[in-house]
Amino acid sequence: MNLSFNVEEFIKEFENSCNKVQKKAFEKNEVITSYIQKRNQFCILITGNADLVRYDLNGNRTIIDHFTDTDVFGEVFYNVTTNNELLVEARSKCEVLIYSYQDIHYKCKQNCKFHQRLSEYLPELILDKVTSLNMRVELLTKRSTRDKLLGYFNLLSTRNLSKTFKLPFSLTDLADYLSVDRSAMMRELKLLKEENFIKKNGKMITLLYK
Amino acid sequence: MNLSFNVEEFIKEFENSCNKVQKKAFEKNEVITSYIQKRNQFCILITGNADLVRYDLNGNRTIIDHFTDTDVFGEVFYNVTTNNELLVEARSKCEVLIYSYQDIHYKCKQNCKFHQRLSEYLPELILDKVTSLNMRVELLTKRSTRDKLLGYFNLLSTRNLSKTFKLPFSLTDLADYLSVDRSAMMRELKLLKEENFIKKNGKMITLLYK
DNA sequence: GTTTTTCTGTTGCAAAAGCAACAAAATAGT
DNA sequence: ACTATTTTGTTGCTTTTGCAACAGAAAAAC
Repeated sequence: MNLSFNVEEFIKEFENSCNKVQKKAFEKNEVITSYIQKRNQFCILITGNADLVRYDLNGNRTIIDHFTDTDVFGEVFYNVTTNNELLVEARSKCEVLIYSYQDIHYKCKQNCKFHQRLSEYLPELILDKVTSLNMRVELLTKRSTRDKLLGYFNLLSTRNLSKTFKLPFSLTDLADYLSVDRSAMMRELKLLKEENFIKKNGKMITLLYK
Repeated sequence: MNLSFNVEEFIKEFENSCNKVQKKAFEKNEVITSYIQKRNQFCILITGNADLVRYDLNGNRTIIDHFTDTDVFGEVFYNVTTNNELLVEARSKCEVLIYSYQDIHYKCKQNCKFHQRLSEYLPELILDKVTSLNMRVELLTKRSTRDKLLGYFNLLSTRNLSKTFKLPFSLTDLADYLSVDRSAMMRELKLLKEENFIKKNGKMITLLYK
């Protein structure tokens, strides 16, 4: 995340906002929202982390997207043409701001500051989403499991400004995120270690090349 | 595309706009822009179609994104962390509006209508992009070539409101877009025909199920 | 209208990825 | 502290995908 405004300040202003905006808390593993019933909902994750997951008919789970602080999500971003369930599931305790997308455009009667800021910052929040989606597509279009792994590791390394970094989710989830079979991914990780591309200790990874 | 405003009208207004905005024409196969040198460029495709392509070190080409009328693109949407070349290539003759992303936010001195409209419509244009990117991720996360093909066909079928539709690009390009090997894709298409999932005549496809 | 280039369709073979199953380790729950 | 559950690490086997190569069809260039 690389935003021009102070997100904490922005979210604090919610406290004095109009009633169009709702703040809800979710426990780990609770479903925050479903994308099947289109309700034009627009959400900002304040704390915690959550995944957008799809379960297909074969029981495969795919992590379509992974959300952390200040990420935006909701059906507005999604023209659901799939028959599969699309759920946003809390990975940890979460706090979420929820409103209807239409409400953002019209000035609320109270003319609250939060609402005002929201429409001001919205383009940037969405643009940030586009950037992360583009990176996701970059990763997913890599042809092999190895390239996906290395691509993802590079990303984390760049983000952390370090050759050593911690995976933000479990290896099981990582496989779902990269959309590959877990055991095949584990095999590839082993090879990467053996061929001295990486060093791995639990979720800590160190890149050994370049 | 499903926008609330008239795009043709919007683009026409460009004619009287300030000099911050440039209109450029490109021939087929010309490079419209490269994402390696970050110039904070923001573009709208007026006519023609173009692809965002990546060439990796093994010579594989991947169509990261496919643009048609009124699509927006540019480095603003892309935090380039990759070492591979990312190019936008014209598939046909193209006309493109180009400007710097910063310039959008500040009102121009002439206070031209085009500029005004642009900042008004920008969130919607970007939101539209998010939707299409999300669909792309949906497709790419499908586990098999078969599922990717059927997923893509469903999308086209839904868009055309018909079980019969024409593929918007060549089979070679389709393989690059779905990020699979062309011959493997052809094999899968043959199987889908043999198993009566689809009927295929050149680029015309008919879905035979459900 | 002929030539050149690109695209389609196909195949045998090699390589990679998926599946299933299990034990050991780690984590969470009580 | 003990138990239950989830995650990790591994492997043999099967299936899918990718690669290479080629011929015919279609499209583009001249």
